[in-house]
Amino acid sequence: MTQEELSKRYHPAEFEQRWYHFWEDEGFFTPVVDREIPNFSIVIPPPNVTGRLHIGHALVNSLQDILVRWKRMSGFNTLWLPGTDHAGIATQMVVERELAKEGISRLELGRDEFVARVWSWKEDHKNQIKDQLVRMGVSCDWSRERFTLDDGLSRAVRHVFVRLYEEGLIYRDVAMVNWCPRCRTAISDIEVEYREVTGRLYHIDYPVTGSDVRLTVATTRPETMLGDTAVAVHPGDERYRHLIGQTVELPLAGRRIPIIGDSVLVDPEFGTGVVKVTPAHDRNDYESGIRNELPRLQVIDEAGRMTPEAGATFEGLDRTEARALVLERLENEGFLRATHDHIHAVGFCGKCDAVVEPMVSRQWFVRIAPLAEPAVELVRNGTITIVPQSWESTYFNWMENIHDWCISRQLWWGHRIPAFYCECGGVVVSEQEPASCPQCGSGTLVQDSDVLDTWFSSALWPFSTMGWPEQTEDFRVFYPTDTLITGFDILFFWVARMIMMGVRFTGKAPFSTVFLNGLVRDEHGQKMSKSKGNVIDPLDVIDEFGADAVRFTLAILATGRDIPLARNRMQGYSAFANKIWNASRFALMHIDVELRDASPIERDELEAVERWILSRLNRTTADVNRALASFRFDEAANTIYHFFWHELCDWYIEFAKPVLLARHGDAHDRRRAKRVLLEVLDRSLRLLHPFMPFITEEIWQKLKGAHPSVMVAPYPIEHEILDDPEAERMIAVIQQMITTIRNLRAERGFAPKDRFRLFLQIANDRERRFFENAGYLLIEQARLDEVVFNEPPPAGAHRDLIAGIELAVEFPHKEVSPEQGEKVRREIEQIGRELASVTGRLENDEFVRKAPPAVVDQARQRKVELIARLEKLQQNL
RNA sequence: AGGCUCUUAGCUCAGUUGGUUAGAGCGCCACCUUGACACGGUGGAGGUCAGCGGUUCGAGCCCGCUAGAGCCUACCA
Repeated sequence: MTQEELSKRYHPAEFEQRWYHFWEDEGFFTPVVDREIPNFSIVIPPPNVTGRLHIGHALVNSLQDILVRWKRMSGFNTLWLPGTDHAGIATQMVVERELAKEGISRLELGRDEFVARVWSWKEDHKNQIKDQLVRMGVSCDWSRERFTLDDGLSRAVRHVFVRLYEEGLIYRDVAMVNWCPRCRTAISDIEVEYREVTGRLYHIDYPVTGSDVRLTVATTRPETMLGDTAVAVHPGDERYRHLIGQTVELPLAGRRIPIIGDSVLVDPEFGTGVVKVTPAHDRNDYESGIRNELPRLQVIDEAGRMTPEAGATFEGLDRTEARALVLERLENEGFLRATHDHIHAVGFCGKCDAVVEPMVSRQWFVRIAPLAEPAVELVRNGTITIVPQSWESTYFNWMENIHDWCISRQLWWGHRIPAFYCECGGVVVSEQEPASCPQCGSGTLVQDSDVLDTWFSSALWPFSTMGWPEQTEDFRVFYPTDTLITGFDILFFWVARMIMMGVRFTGKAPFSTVFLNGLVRDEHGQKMSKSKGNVIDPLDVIDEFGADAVRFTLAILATGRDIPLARNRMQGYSAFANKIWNASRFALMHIDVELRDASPIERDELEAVERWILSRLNRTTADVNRALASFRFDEAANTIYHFFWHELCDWYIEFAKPVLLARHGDAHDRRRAKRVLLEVLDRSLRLLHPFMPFITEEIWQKLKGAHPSVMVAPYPIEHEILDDPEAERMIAVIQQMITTIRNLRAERGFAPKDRFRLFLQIANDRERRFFENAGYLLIEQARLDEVVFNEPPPAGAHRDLIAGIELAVEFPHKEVSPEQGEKVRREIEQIGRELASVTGRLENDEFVRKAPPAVVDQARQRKVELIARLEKLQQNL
C-alpha cells in the first residue's frame, strides 16, 4: 500500500506558491482560441500601476477568481484578461514626488524627459501588482496582460476620439469646469467629492453709488468679491427692485459694478436677498454672467493664487491668505457687517483632496446624452443585468441626468489628445499626426498639449484589450465578455462609460452581467484608513493565515454593500483550512488511492450512512452551483463550509471510523468505506477548489486523479441518482438520538467512559432491521453498552420519543437532581405551549379552510407527534 | 432637497416565493487530550426580529407611519 501522507501541520506558505507556478507553467490559465466551443471571458478591473494592492483589490480579485475557476472547471474555455491602468494623475503625482526628492520639478525636466521617467518608473514597478495577484492565486492569463498605454490600446483611444469628434460627440469649448489647483488640471464632475463642512457666512456691505444706502450680500468666499462684476437682486423683490440699473461701489477694489435683476440666481427668501456675482469663480454666477452679459474677471489662477486682476494688495497671495486679508480689510473699513457659522458642501479633489476651484477654461468635452440613451436601454431591456439589482435605479438616475464629460487634463502622463493646431487657426483631429495643415498647407502643426482623462481609456478596456479596432481572433472569440466584477464606487466612473462606449463602438454590450461588490470596512463598519490604523494589508494576512483563508473569508462576506472584515474571521477560516487538512490527512491514512481505478461503486452495495453522505454531498453540490450561478458567493462558501465541517467531519468520518479501523464489519465493508471516503473527499476538494485553490491542489495531488490538476478537473454537478431521502431521514433520526443521549449524559454529569443500555421500541420491521444494522453507530457515537430492541425498559430509565420511535436510556443508580427535574419540566412546558398553538390553529376553521392542505396536514401530524412525545416525557417526572 | 439602503443573539451578519420550534461565524459558560485536528470534540446559555399600526387563517418577510444609521446625486449665495 503506497500512501503519500500530508505533513502533520497545515503550513500554507510551504506549498501555495509552488502550485501557482505549476499552474502557470502548465499553461492552465491560457484558453484556446476557438469560437465553436463554449467560452467564458472576463476582464480585470485594471489596478493603477502606481499601486500596492489593498484589501479591496483582494476582494474583487478573489471573487473573479472564484467565478473563473468555477466556470473553467465547469467546462468553459475561460479567459481572464489581466492588466493595469496608467492612472494619469496618480502616477504623475508619484513620479513628481520622486523627482522632488532629487530637487527637480517636472517643468525643469521638460515633457519628453518627464514622460520617459514615468515609463521607466512604471517598468520598475509593474511586477509589484502581478506579484501580489499571484500571491492571491488568481488564474489570469498573463500572456494577454495589457496596459492602458500600450500601443494597441492607445490606437483604440485615438480611433474612438476621432470618430466621436467626427460625429460631433466630442467638442472643444470654453466652459466652467472643476479645477484642482494642486493637481493643476481640470477634473470631471464626478471626480469632485462634496463634503459638508462648517464654514462661515460673511455679510458684506456694498454702498450704492451716490447714496447712503448699502446693500448687504452674503458669501462664504469673501476673497472672490475682488472678482465681482455685478450685484444681483430678484426683479420682483419690492425691497430692491428700484435699485436695478444703479451701481454699487465694490469695497477694497474700488470698482463700480451694476445692480442687476436675476430671477434665476436670486432667491429673495434666502439671506439678505442680495447676491454678489463673480462670473469667473462660481458656477451659478457664471451662468448669470452669460445671461446678463457681464464681464468675467479672473482673480484666482491655476495654482490657487490671486492674479494681478485682484489688485496689487492681493496679487500672489494664496486663496486662503487672500480670504484672511480681505476680511481684515473689510473689517477695518467698516464693510463687514456680520459673520456667522454656516454648514455647506465644499468640493474636494477626489485625487489629492485639495478644495476644488470652479474655473473658466477651454477644454474638451464628450456630449454624453446621445451615448447614455442606448446604455440605459441595455440595462432596461435586460441585455445587461446589474447584481444586486438595487443598483439599477442608481444607474438610471445618474444616466438620465448626466452632464457632458470634461475629458481633457492638463497633465503630461496619459493619452495625448489627437488634435493638431496650425498657426492659421486650423484644427485637425486625426489618429496620425498630419503632415501639413489642410487649410493653409503649413507643415508646422502643434499637437494639443493636454492628455485624456484616464477613464476615457478605461471605458474601452473590454475591447481595446482584445485588439479592437482590429477584428482579431481574440476579439471575435472573447468579446463581449460575460461578467464584470467591480466595486460599486466606480459604477459611474467606469461601468457606465464602458457600457456607453461598448455599445457605440462594437454594437454590443461589453458584458452581460455586472456584479457590484461592496466596500471592505473594518470589523465595526468603519472605512479603512491609514490615519485610523485599521488597514488590513492583504499580504500581511496572507502571510498570517494563508491565501486560501483570506479568499474564503472575503467570499463569505461578499454580500451587502459594506463588508466588515475582521482578522478573527480570517483566523476562523484558517481553522477551517486546518480542518480540511486534518480530515484529508486522516482520509489519506486510511484509503487506498489505487481504489480509484476499481470498478464504480455499486449503489446497492452501500450502507445507509454511505448513501446518506453521498446524498448530502449531492445536495451540497446542487446548492453550491446554484449559489454561484446567482453570484451568492457567501451562500456557496457557507454551504461547503457547513457540509465539510459539520456533516463530513463531525458525522461521516466518525461514523466511518469503526469500519475503517476494523472495529466493525469485514474486509469487504472496509474496502467499500474507503472507496466512499475517497469519492467524497475527491468531490469535496473539487467543490472547494475555486474558493481555496492552494490547499485543495496540495491534497488533491495525493489522490492521484486522472487529471493533472484539480483546477482542470470537472466541477461536480448534481446527480439525481445520488439523492437518497430515505437514508437522509434515517440518519437524521440516528443523529437526533445520539444528540439526545449525549445531552442527557452531560446533564446528568456522567463521564464519557460511562456506558448505558438503550432500549428502542420499533414496531415497523423495516425500521427495526435498519436499526439492528446501524445500531453500532449509536453504540459508538452515544457510547452505549448495547441497543436492546422491543423489550420493556427498566423502571427509572429516561424515556423519549424521536420520529415515532420510543427510546429509553437506562442510567445506573443516579438520582435525578432538582435541576434535571426542572429541565424536564421546562421541556414539557415548552412542548405544551407548542401543542396549544398547533391545536389552536387546527381548531380555527379559517386556517383549515384557507391554508394549503400540505400546511394543514403538517400541523395535524405535528400535533400527533407532540402529544406522543409529551406523554413519554411525562413518564420521566 | 431628491433617490437608494439598512435596523435580527454580546459583536459582525444570513434568513430564498409570508407557513411548524428564527440560523451562522466569532465571543461566552461547563466538561473532555477519545488512534485527523485543542486552529479540536461534546453539551449549554443568549433573540418581545428598532417602535407603532394595517393586510392575512398565519408576518422577521407584504403595506403605512415614527425613531435612528449609512450611502449616492444636487450650483442654493
